[in-house]
Amino acid sequence: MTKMASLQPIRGTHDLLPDEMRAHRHVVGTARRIVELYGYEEIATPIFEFSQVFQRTLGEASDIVTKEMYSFADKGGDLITLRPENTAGVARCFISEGLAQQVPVRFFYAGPMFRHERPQKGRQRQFHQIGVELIGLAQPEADVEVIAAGVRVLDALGVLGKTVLEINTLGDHESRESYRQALVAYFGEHTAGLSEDSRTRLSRNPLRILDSKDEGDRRIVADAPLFADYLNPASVAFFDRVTAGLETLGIAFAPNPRLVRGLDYYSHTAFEFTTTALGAQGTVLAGGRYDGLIKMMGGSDTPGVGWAAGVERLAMLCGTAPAARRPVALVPVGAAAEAEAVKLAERLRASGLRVDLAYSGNLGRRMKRANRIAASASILIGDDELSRGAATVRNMDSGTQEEVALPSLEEFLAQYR
RNA sequence: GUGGCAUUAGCUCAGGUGGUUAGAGCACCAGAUUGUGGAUCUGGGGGUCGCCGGUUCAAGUCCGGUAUGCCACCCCA
Repeated sequence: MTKMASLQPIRGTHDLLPDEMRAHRHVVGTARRIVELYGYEEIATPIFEFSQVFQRTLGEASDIVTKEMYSFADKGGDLITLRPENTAGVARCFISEGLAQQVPVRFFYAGPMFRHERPQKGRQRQFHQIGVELIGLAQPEADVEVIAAGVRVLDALGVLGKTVLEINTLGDHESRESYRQALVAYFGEHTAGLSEDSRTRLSRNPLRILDSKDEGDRRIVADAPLFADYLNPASVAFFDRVTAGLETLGIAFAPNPRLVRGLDYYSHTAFEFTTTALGAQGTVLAGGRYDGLIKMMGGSDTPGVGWAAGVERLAMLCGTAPAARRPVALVPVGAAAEAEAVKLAERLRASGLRVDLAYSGNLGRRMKRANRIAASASILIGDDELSRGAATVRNMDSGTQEEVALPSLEEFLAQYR
């Protein structure tokens, strides 16, 4: 590897410098604060798991498993995968930690995910997600709660108005299987007219064909069997209760019969908050119900519902990051004052102030620095002030300044905290 | 993984048909202003023109490859 090549970040990864990091913290912190009101507790699961955790749960034929996983053998020969999403990890955690005793559990998480995809705006190989999982409730009210929490998070971030909530039902396992068979039969008779992509989908995930953008596919899809005709009464009743619950809460939604999910573990409710403001990567928060997942992984038969949201996408939608907290600048003049300033800086920090102390430069340079870092006030200490046991405090917005006795500095500076 | 477009200073970008020491704005540094920042003016530092190779007397400019970004597809947060 050449020196230059090694200095590039790995494709699809990004450094988060302070401005962007603050934007991320705003998104994550806002979500954490909101979902806590619903009783969600934050947890963290490892960013890698045995590959089986993802292979078995996401579906052997899913795109994530077939081409997007970062997998490797570790030194012990175990097959390891960097998590491409976190629901499987949380489900594994639920089983490993014996949490079936405590249902229902409400979890919130935030952290990096990894998918080996071709990068684009809003799509990176290492990206960050926040998400919630509500495990152990089979009632449709749980779906409504989870969606409502998503709405509140988007609203608190000021982006709800830029999104549309699309919702659909995938039915229970029985409904889904009979519909799947009907689709395979129908599309099987029209393979000649299907796009190459859709012919592949026919064996892997025929529901995907419904969502195809190919014009020829769309003509065939227009006459395809409707999912509504294959939903059993229980599935219909479940979905009705979800939509009724949303209406009760005044949550606007757009039914989208063609909304499907790429991951095998979903059933019943599927939903996505989409936006047209981010180009092709329009999904900012999405999720659904995954009643079969935990049993499939070897746990007890435990239902679950949740969502995940992309931190980068939400941050982009939010626009500018919140400003950093403004510091006060300590500006000593002369050796005696510099020595005093080091001690004073510690004192002021102990009182909760953010304090910047430059270690070199004359008064003019230090004032320029204070200005550059957007200090709210500068505290000037020279021989004059020192002899009087005081400091000159300059308000950097108004330019006014006054002398303050050193012992009462904390009290005076409280307005800048 | 497929196709298209891009890559020149820290950032945003100029650089007809190849032709002497590659430019601008912003940012940065210094001075005007040696106890007072922001504005203005003056000056300054900073570029292996993504990388490798080819064509040519001569390549930032043309060709090939490669890396990365962006756009679309695929799929998803």
